[in-house]
Amino acid sequence: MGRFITEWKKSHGAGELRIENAGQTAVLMGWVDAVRNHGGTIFIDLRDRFGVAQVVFDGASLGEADMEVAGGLRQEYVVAVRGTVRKRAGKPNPKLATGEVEVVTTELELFNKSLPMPFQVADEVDAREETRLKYRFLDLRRPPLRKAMILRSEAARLAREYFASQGFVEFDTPILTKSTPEGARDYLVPSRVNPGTFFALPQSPQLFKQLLQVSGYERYYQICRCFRDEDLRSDRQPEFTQIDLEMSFVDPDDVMTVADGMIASMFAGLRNVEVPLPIPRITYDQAMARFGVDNPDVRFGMELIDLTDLAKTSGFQVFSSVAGEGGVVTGMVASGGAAFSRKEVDALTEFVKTYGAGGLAWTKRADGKFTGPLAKFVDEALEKALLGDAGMKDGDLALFVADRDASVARTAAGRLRGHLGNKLSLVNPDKFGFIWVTDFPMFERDEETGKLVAMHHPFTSPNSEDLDLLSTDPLKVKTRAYDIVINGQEVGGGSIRIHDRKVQSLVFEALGIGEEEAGRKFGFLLEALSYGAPPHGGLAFGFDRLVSILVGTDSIRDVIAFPKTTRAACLMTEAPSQVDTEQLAELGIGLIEK
RNA sequence: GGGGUGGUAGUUAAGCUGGUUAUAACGCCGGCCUGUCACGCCGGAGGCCGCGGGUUCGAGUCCCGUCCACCCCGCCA
Repeated sequence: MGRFITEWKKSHGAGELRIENAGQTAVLMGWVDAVRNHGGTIFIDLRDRFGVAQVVFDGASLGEADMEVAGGLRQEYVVAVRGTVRKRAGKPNPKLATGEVEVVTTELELFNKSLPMPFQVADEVDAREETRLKYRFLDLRRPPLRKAMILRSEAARLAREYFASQGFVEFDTPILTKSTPEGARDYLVPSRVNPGTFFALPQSPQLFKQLLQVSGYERYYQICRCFRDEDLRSDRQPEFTQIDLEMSFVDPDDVMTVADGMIASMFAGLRNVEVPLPIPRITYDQAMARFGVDNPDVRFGMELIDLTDLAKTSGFQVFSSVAGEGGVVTGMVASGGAAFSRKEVDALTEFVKTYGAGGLAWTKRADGKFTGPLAKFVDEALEKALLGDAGMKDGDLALFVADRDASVARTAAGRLRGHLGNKLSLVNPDKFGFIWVTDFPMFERDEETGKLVAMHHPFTSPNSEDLDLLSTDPLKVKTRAYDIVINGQEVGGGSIRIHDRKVQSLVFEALGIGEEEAGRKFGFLLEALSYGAPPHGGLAFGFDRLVSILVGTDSIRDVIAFPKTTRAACLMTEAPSQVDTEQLAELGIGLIEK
């Protein structure tokens, strides 16, 4: 006993044994995946990182004492076995990659026992996510998570190889940095040495990567952690990983081309999918008109139909009033949607209402006739639009949203399009839809304050032909910004930055940020721009989202080893937690009751 | 901040309109079994029905509050 590890090293991955290994002596180490005890003969499935293999214990090969130990094995005990690989004495198991062979044991060691498991280590989860997160270290034993983690590691490796091949320099930028009140809420870290002051964890290395361009490195990249203290979703974590890059002397096409190459390398290497390059590009305005959203799922059609002009003369009051007041009427023809029950259509109405739409106007086409609430308002022009341009046929359903606020109408219709794409199974799950969305507006109006705010960030370069609009009609200003969208998910975004101190001042002016305030918040960047800043721009990929698309899962929690809940807590470590009053006192921090 | 869904043995679920002792499967414990592979068979243990109030003769079930998880809106430059 005790010769395992010191003398007999692990010789094979359990999941890697094949018929070619028959006759070899093997030392396997791993976890007991299943026990099948037949009294005289005991089988276990031994699992390690590579998969499972059947191990046999019987009195003919194994001593009496070891047989006793074998009989006591339970799920998730950690064992080492030494024995001979052989063609199975019984029937092969076609369900297993190792199904033709088994290991007949001559030595056995029990390294460790396990308490009964909170849930089974199996492909299919039947445990609630709450339980899985509490025992994340056990959940990570499950093959789907193991595969996701290994794929994630491979994706990072491919990214590093790609950027190295393109002449990029990898940097580490600070985790303890300066709070920037623009944008998302910061996670704050108190400074003990400087009482009353705080670091912030970075929302992104944005300013640092721009400074590295001023420093002359020309091509920077980093795979880095970013932090945002905002409310969470299935595709948002308080800390997340970004593939961040920045380049000098480039225009948008240069950055998108480099990004295209990285995406192509990952999809080829990890999914064996050839991405046709270049990835198509559409402008923000086109995306909003055709899809209603700036992150369109281009795996299916069903593009939006704008009825605003027709609606002006419509007998339908809602349409004509909205169209007359500068609003938008838009919608789509859902092929086969006439089969929806009244209840289903009502649910669609509720769906668009969550996006602020007042309701849903709809009509079905059956037996050459229109039915439904909108039917009696289908005049000649609308009929032509539906049957002609939109190609509506018997069995189809046309749905429209009208709103005085164009973005509400478009967003509601766009989200409905995505919802119906899934409901009507228009999306082939094995297909990927790649698209760039470019020329985003520089500003949008904040609903609450009525002030202009930067849509991307205030360092985004306006299109050169729009510079004059900065002072005259800022909402019309478009930027040299671009987002990459895969399967309707924004997986990356970036822009060419402002490298001209004067242009930067114009932007701050439009945002209502005075020189004094700008200096206080971004002084070091503005100063840097004054010392020979090259034209530059870059991009950041949401690495977790990208990996979740490559893995084929809906939740980024499935590709993060130790994720947090939607209340930004870790159920395993029970972070965040209270701290001692001494610790707070040392930092000069007192708590107030809320 | 707002809306929705869920929380019942270790785990996943069932428990209809309130009514005897709260079911089942897997897991766990004991026994049998030399070819199974989610082994099988026999027997057994295991429950503050998330938590706190209320209504009622009686609450897992109805009402109010609260906590936790998930999904969505707002938010996330």
